[in-house]
Amino acid sequence: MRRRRTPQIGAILRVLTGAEGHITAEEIFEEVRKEIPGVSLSTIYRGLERLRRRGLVAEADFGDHRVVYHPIEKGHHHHLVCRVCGRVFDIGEEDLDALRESLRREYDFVPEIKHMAIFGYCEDCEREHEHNHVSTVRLNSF
Amino acid sequence: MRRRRTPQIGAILRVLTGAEGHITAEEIFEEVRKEIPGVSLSTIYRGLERLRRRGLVAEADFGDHRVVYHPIEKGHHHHLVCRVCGRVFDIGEEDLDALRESLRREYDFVPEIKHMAIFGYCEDCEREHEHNHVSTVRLNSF
DNA sequence: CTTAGTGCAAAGTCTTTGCAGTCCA
DNA sequence: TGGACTGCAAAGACTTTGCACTAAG
Repeated sequence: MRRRRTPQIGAILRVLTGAEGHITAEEIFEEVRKEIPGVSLSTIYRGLERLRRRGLVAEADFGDHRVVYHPIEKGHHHHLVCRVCGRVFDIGEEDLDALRESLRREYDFVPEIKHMAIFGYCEDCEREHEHNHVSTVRLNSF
Repeated sequence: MRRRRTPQIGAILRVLTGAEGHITAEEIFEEVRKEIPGVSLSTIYRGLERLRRRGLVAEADFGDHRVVYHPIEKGHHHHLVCRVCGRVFDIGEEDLDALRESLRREYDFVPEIKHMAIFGYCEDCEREHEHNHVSTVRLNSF
C-alpha cells in the first residue's frame, strides 16, 4: 500500500517538469530511456497513471488524437492555437474569469477550467482564411 | 472526381442527423447495420471522414478518449458536463460571446468555438465534492 | 465505361494487462 | 520479507489501409 520511490517514476517526473510544454507518452519514454535504457513503455503509462491519480500530472487530448501530459505544478494556463500556422499564444487566467463567473452564476455550475486550448485563427492567418467549411474545432482543457 | 450518392453514406448521414446528441463510430455502425446488414465499419470511418471534409460532420474527443461525431447542421451549442453525475446541461451561445469577444479584441485571435463541452461540477454534486486532487479537466469544442 | 465507393481482412497506433521477477521501505 | 513496481510480451480498443470488386453517374 505504501508508495515507493523508484528511479523510473523519478525520471518520468523529472522529464515532465523539465519539458517545455506538453509531451506525449512516447516522448517521455524516449527521454527516460536515455537515463534508464531498459525502461519499458508500459512503465511510462503506469507511472503517468499513478502520477495522475496523485494529482501531479494532467493529461489532455489536444484534439488531433494526440494525448499529451503536463505537470500540474507548472500552474494553470491557457492557449490559443492557430489552426493554420500552428502557432500557440498564451492567454491569461483572467480571460476566462468572465466565462467561469457567468456559468457559476447562471447555471450554478462550477467549471474546472485549468488548462485550455482554444483553436482558431491568428491575426496573420485570418486574412487569407476565406470562410470555407472547416468542420472541426476543438477546445481542450486539463 | 464527382461525388456519388450511395446507400451507405446516406444511411450514415441519416443516423447522424437522427441521433439525439453525439454518437460514436461504433454506434453509427450498429444503426446503419440495421438498414444495410452488410455494411462494414471501415465504410463508416471512410464515410465520416468524407462528410467531415465536406463540412457536414464534426468530430470531437470528449476527453475520455471517446471520439464522437455530430452533424454540423444541427447548429452550434455548448454543454456543461458534470464530472460526478455525468449529467449534461445545455448552455447558450451567448455565454461564450464575452470570451469570444475578448480574445478577438485583446489578441486579434478569431476563435472557432462551435461546440464546446465544459467539464465541472453541477449544483447538486458540488456540495459533496470536497476539493480533492482532480487531475484532469477537459474542454472540447468542435 | 470510369472511378468513387465498398467489403473484407490485415496492419497500425496507442494503451492496457497478465505474469513472473525485482527491489524499495 | 511483503507487495509496490518493473519489464516483457501479448492482448485490446480503435482506426486506417491495400486490394479486388461493385455500382453510381
